[in-house]
Amino acid sequence: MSKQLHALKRTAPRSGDQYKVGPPFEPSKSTRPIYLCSTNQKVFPIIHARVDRGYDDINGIWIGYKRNYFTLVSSFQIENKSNNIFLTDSFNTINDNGETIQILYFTMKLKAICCEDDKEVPLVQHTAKRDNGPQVPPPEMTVIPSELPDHEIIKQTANIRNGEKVASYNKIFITDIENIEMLEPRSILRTYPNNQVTKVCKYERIQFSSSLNCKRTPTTNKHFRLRIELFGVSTLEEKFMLSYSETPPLIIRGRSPSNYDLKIRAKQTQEAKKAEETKQ
DNA sequence: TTCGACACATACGT
DNA sequence: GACGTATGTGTCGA
Repeated sequence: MSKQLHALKRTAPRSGDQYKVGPPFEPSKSTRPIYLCSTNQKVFPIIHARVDRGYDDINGIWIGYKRNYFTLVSSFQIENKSNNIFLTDSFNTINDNGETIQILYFTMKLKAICCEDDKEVPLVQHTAKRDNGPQVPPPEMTVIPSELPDHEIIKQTANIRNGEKVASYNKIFITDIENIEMLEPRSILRTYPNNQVTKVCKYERIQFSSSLNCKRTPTTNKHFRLRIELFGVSTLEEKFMLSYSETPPLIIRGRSPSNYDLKIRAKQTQEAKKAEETKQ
């Protein structure tokens, strides 16, 4: 097959090539201080996050398709601390009145923000059944610290059904807090709301809402950022955003047939190659 | 033009 | 290697 024809071939829906690392998340930014309860030492949460499916870098611009799924993973750790610190210590933050607030547990949430007006836009999550299953907003998850698994792991863990495989891979993403009574008195895990907690948030089959308007004007695009937020929960009614990490601005292509023209896509790929060659 | 619904195609996991 | 799934995208019609 000639190169020309190859460039004009779509990637099949179930091809492993649909998995590729997307726009890199910027370093996490703290929005509220966190202190160790034992020593009052100020500590810094580091959010790890990566897009694993659904975005292409075309001429230096990150592009996704409104009709297509994307996949994203996130986790966090405390800078310069072992994850085991959760077994022995807990954390405080400060509310708007300057009062010390105990953090009972941490949660993470995925959001999308429109850059033009700084407003949140809705995301939806499907099941593998797509149209035949429920459609919900991506859930906020209760989390403990963990490293982020590699891109290849995310690719390998998609759509597995074999029970043994599922169980072994599950250990990467969730864990059970066992023997709460055996934990040190100060362990934050004692105040977690459930025994089952998330180590790595895996957001699969995420899409922008079908009602999203991707266009700023008929000829210009809106821009969006994907954002992971880390919260400290103090009571059922009160939680505090502690840190967030977000992608650079992205463009979402809508359902217009022009967005599906292979010749246009090939041309863009050629231009991207040229731009790269010029750089070197 | 846009969106919900349904249809088709095709690589993947078992 | 056959069979059932999952998912990009083509299409119809309101």
